[in-house]
Amino acid sequence: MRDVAARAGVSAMTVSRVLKDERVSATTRERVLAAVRELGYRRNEVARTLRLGRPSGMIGLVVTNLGNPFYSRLALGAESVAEEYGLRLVLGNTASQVQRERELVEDLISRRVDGVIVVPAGAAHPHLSPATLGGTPVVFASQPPSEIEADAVLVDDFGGAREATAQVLSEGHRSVGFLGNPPGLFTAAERFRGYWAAHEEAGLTPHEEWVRRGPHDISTAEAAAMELLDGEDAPTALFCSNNRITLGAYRAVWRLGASTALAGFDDFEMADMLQVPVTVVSYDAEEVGRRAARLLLDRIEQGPDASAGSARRTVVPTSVVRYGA
Amino acid sequence: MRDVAARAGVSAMTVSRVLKDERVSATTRERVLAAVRELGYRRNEVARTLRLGRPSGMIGLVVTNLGNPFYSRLALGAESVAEEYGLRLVLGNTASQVQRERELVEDLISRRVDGVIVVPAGAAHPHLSPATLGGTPVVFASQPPSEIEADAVLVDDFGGAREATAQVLSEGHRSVGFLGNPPGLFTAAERFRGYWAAHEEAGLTPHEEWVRRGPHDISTAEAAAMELLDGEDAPTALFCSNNRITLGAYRAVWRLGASTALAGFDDFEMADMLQVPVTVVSYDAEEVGRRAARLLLDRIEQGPDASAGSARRTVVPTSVVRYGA
DNA sequence: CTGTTAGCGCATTCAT
DNA sequence: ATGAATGCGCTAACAG
Repeated sequence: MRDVAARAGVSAMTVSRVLKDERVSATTRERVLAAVRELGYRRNEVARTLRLGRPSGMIGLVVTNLGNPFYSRLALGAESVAEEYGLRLVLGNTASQVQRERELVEDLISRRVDGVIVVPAGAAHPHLSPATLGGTPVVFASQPPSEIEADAVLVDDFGGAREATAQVLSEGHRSVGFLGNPPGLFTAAERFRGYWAAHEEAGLTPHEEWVRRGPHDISTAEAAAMELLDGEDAPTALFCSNNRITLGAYRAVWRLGASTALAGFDDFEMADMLQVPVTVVSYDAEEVGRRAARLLLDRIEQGPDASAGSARRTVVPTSVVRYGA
Repeated sequence: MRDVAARAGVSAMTVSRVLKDERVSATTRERVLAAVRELGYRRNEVARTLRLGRPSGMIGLVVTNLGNPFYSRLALGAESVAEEYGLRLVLGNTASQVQRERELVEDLISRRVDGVIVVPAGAAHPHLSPATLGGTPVVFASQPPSEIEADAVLVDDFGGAREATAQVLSEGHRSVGFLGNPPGLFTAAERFRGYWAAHEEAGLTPHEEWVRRGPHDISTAEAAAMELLDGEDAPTALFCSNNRITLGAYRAVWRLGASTALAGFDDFEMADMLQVPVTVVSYDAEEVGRRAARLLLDRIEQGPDASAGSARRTVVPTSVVRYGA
């Protein structure tokens, strides 16, 4: 900036003013801008941030697995909102390791991000308490905060699972199995609860032997489905707790040439072109990101007295789509 | 830091040293760390960056569409390498708008990122020339730089397309259509070139009427495929320039109940469970991100005299996989 | 081993 | 309308 000032024959202060669009005489402004151009000068945002004592104009996004389309769409949604406000997104991938999450958040705070959106990796997150964060607002996405007060954007896991299961039951199926993640995760537990509730509402009780709560990816789901569908007393339909599981289940159905109906959380491409009827719980992953970003921006604008309104929670709706014969 | 120093009864300098793990007497260190803990103090990385005169320890990643799994995987790969080096990733989505790309890069430079990885949105990018970037290294991913010298990580678009097409031809198909993006993009042009080369090497020439270079998403590809496959003289196979196109083509095949063989760039889930033989060009999108990050880190470590070695270019290999009957 | 001085690049405040 | 002094939080360089 000194160089620019020297070249334009003014003080650094004037350059600063020009760059901030403050009142400066037209001729001076021209000279300064010319010097800026000639020198290829760009204001140092780091110094500016320090001087202004403001946060850095970046928001942190910490997810468990960017490779999962759900989270990359969430990121896209958050980015689009951040972009509207001229904020940059700093990305962190935890690979579901709480330790990584702790370090990442720590680092983001040190970098003075304006706020953080987190898809928590574990059930406990003392490192995300307002105290530890020292005033930096945080919004939870997908999984709710436990033991601490913070805003959150969730998906209607329970309602979606219940509705999809009810749909399958309404088509006459009386033996609907469950394939899904271990219940440690909030979403997994909620989806199982929805599956169960739909049964209860229909006056039924799922058979425990049709429930598999171990699978967590395509291949383990496929194996579990093979086991479930191979026996004598196989269920005629399966509810799957997410799209990885549904895909695994379909692999088994396909290999066995079975006609098992499938229902599952998360929509996926080609769901309408399979050999068996498929019912999916669809929702807008980008919307989760957008809402999280909006909640966060709202807190940011409230300023340091952010604890003003107590924790808000919003639930992104789901819709059930029935594909196939 | 002053507060911590006061509380520990030392100078700020000593606190700084403790936090940097420099030689400090054990007892003093303990007192300082205690004060840090009690006050919940965290070093201000913004001030630190400014003082050290170093870049910010962040690398920028600018992509055209984060919603596309290819780019989110690329991001994941880049993040994993950055993470090893303790660098953060700042994300920008251009939605393929050159204007956005320009602004984003500008902003990232102002924030003093260590370097930038860009998937360019357009054919021209004067805003990415070393001059404009003022010493910040840049690496191109997916599309090569035009008119400027810079490192790049590409995919073997030509080779993959040629090999997949050759595979289809070797199975006896003599009328292989082409469905794909407009040739404005480097990748699209290269893939078409591969399709063409495979024909030439087999002593054949593709019929122009079987070539559709307009489609750019699933539905336009589906429409084009419907048109192509509906006529009398329909091709018996189609080469599709990416997975969106392949999916659209399969939709048409499925609706028509046709038995057209498909080949396409990009692997996709369920490709092995379709009703027609499918040949895909598979490659590791994460690897593109990893290599881009490594090239970038290499330049960063070289320091300001980064123009030392001239532009390097690396090509991620592809492999052809044949699914189905 | 620890403290003092000075300055990274910028903008607020007060002068002119 | 412009400039000079001052300090944001931190650390290199130099004392002691």
